[in-house]
Amino acid sequence: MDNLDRIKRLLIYKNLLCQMQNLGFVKVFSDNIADALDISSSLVRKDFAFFGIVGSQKGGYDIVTILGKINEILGKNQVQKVIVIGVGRLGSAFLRYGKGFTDEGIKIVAGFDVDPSIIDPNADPPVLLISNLSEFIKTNSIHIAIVAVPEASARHTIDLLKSEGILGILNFTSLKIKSTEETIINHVNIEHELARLIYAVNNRRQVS
Amino acid sequence: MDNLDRIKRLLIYKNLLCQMQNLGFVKVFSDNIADALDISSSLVRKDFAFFGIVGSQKGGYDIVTILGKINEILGKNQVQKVIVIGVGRLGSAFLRYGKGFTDEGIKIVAGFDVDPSIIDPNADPPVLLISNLSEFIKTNSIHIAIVAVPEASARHTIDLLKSEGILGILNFTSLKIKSTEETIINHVNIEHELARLIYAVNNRRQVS
DNA sequence: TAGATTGTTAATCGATTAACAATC
DNA sequence: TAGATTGTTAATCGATTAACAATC
Repeated sequence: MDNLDRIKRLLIYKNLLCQMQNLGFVKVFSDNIADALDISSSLVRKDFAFFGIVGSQKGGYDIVTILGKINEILGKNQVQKVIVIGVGRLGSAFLRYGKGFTDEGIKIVAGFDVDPSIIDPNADPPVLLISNLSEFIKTNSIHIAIVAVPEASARHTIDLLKSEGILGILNFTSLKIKSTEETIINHVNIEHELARLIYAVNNRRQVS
Repeated sequence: MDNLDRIKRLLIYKNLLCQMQNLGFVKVFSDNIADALDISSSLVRKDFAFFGIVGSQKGGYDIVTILGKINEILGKNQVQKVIVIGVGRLGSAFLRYGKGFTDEGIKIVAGFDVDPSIIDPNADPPVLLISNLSEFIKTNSIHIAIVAVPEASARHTIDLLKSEGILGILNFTSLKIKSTEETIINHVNIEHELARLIYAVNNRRQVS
């Protein structure tokens, strides 16, 4: 089940093809994509074949068709509702991102926090007390949550989300918890990303 | 040069070992780490060997020694200075993160923006006008930058950083630009991460 | 037809794991 | 010594690429 790499590329294909579409292109060859993305054309064709995207030996692939298929695969035909737990600096950044996400079929529908002073049920999206979480999840059929709480609350928050039946968590704390049968947990660790970058810079070999 | 995967794991080892240290542990076997991290003990030993971390057949590995070596490898013995370009919601979140980073040897030293109304040279870290970027980089020997500007300014910003001699960029915009000989560019795309998670949730096969 | 591109099979490459001799 | 763990070599596994027959 490791088509997760394929999904990663699918999103990159999508970005590229949208740009081509904006430039007025209609068709594309696997070779063009390969060049632009620094991978082999075999891989592009294999990815497409895997997801049931077919082309023709004459005109390559039709961009509109590919994009439609990709959206279908990503479940973009129905809006995906996402909640944010922890409305600190990072969390509120995600909340306001809203606009940028919607055209991707992702919608941030609410934020939750323990601090009553930042609660604002009339905001868009609303910021609610964590005590309302359970009811909100049930009423709105929420499956996906972003966790941006302080380190100390991370474990408790994730346990809570699991017990509420959340299926997917994007975790921005540095607490590393494994996915379970019921809940997929993906991690984004900005500190690690920075550390890797710094290492790469420091160890780049000198080229004349 | 694909020890970048190794670095990723090195950071994970570090987290784990710090926690063990807090619990009072002194030594650790490759097998323990393997269990906790769901990888093979061979890989742990290979990673350690690669970075020159040696153990003994009697007592396994000494935690303090490993942690010291890891910090040395990551260049944590000298503080790494990082600047943030774009002090919007996301950028300001990084700026204030400061505290959490420093104990990792990473320090956010300044933010830059085009909007004069948010400039605050007396803040900590200071928020400066982008026109001061060039001088600041030279004066403070900055090599690493985080880019959190709006989509539309992304290309211009990255070009600017390159021309100023920045060696490593952590890019949070969705603009995909390849690393060059001079500048390493890593990408973090939150939208892609969410889309992947949603796909994984939607396509998880049913287990009884 | 000749040329070019897809879809797919076989080959390669790299990363991870298994296995085991060396050794404490 | 017997038992257990490291360091390392050989085997496996999976992902990417090369190659090519089919076909438009």
